[in-house]
Amino acid sequence: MSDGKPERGAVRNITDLARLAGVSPGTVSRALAGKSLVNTKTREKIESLAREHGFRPNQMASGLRRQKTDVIGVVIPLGHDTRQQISDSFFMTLLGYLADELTREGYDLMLRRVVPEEDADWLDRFIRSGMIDGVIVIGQSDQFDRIEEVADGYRPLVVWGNRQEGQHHCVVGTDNRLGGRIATERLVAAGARRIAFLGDTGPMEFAARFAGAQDVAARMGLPPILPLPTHLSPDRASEEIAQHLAAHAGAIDGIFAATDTLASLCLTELRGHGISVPDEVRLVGFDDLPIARQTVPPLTTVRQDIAAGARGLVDLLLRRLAGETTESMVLPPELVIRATA
Amino acid sequence: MSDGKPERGAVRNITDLARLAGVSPGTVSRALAGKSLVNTKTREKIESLAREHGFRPNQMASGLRRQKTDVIGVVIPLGHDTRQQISDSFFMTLLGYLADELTREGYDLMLRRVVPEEDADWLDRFIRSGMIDGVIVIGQSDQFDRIEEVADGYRPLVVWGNRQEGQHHCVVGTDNRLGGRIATERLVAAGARRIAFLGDTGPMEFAARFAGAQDVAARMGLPPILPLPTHLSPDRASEEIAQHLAAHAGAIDGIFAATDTLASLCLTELRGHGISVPDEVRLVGFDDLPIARQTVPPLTTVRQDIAAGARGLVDLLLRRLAGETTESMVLPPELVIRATA
DNA sequence: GTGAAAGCGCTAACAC
DNA sequence: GTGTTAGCGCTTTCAC
Repeated sequence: MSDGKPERGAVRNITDLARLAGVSPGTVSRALAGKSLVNTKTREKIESLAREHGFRPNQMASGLRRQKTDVIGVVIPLGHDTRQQISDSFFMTLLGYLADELTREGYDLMLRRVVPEEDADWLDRFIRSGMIDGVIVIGQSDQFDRIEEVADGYRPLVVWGNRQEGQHHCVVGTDNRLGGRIATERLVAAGARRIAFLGDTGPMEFAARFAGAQDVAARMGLPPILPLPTHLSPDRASEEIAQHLAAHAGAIDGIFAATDTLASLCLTELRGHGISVPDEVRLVGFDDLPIARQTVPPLTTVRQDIAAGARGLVDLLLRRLAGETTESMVLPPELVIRATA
Repeated sequence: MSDGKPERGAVRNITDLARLAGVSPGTVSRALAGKSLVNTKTREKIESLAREHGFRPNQMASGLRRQKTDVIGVVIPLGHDTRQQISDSFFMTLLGYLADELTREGYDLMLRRVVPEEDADWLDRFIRSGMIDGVIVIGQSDQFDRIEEVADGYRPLVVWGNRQEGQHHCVVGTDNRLGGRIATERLVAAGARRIAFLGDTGPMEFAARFAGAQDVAARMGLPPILPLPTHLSPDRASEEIAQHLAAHAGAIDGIFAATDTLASLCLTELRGHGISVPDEVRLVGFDDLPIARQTVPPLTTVRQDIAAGARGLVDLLLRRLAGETTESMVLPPELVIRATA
């Protein structure tokens, strides 16, 4: 090391640095943490030494001592449709915004994807791992009850999903039932009367959208909404949509798709079957993902404000972390009229 | 606590549990870690006690002691197009697969999105945080040199990106230059001669795709490839594409788009300008994202095997973690012919 | 303003 | 097979 380059890596901990600076470990800790009183010259010396050696305090040790990790866990339960649901566009977009928001607030993000069927204890395990200060669950999937169980005993938990009457856990999400109504009203306004709901009605969010559609059908005296269940993975969904279309050709003149992804696939299949949109069949999606603008014709859909959702999740979580009790946050859906209905 | 429910949370650490079980902390540690010799009855007793109290060893403490966290850092540098590039479909899909692979191998995933312009020290800071055993960088962005600097001194680092002659860091990625050739050859085969490259040529991967296109143009004696730079965010890109189209209408008969996302936007704009695809202009994308099948007409593109990429990244990282020296991994691109060229 | 010392919760080497 | 003990690297009283 005679070339004058700093010998990086030689400083393994705060004690090494303290020795170099000729002070005690405690002082180094104080200086690097940026708080408490430390003599300006001492601080500068320690900081320059740290920079020179590329030293940074070990966050695990710090976390252990402070009982705070500055890491937030984000978990995606893969309940209904096990594989690769994590690549679902909506959740991934939400995740992107969450990463932005958490970073801004000085937190790191620990991502975990779990299959509840294989690991019943997924939430508790994560919470008690000692690695995270709080948890954000993306999507209730079919795990509503398990989340409820845990929520009473663990404060810093916020969930993206659907709000249920009287639930205990703090949730952020769109008013799915209202969204379902809005979508269906639009279909009716565009001339549809025999309306189908495309998608699995199992997950809470989807069930609520379906219920909203049923509300409108009942109120307007339309025939009951026809459920056309599908999986979420594009491959299987396309096939299932084709089958539904073959089975119900001519019997429906409006489709409310549970997501834009499904709506887009549906549009492709409709074209394949020579069914014109919106003349013969009207179509409304849900989410307003970027793809909704690019379908042919562009997709009429119900917009969820993902950025606002992410902000809400992080904001509520931080407040709960600070000891506040928080209400759930319900975001208003917004109809975006394009060309399919 | 008279109702017989286990008093959860009362057991805060391994010592508490040891007291309850009438053994020493060391034995509890051994029993819960599942290794070393522990009497079967003792082990069962400890395990049932742990279950009853919902106790789980603190991973931070364990990590500190073992000098191993079982967490892999995944970092997405946002270099070229700062905001929201994290929601780029390709990266997010890769991230999903990475989460799957890492989970399978027993690792947790710590996600960090960084803006190198704001934080020159992003990689070093992450590595030295003490929170992760290794790092996967998703996308070299414009940070090739910084990654190179760090790579020599830090083994467990693997990068998704483009391979350069003689580079030091271990990279997994598609042969982008070859992909560019394949795409361009297809355009030519479909009748194009005046070819444009749509997208920023700054990022390494894109530069290589562009270079591949230039290879073919040179070899075949075509006019030079016309670069049509864009941003990656859909809003700005659409606008820029429209401007390019207006400026070069009639002067180009083939477009190689840097990504499927850009190709899809381009298709929309082409339609808007009344330019027929593939008759007047041929179009080839890159990635083979799900959207490529759903454009109208369906997109001819160059497929990257994202799942294989994720597997490669994790595999190489684990081997480097085990002390092996590994070569980079170059994946073959594959032409997927649909209807735009 | 700084040093000394205790300890966060865990694991592993060493006894027995 | 189990107990004891010494830290992992850091923060934070409590002295001075």
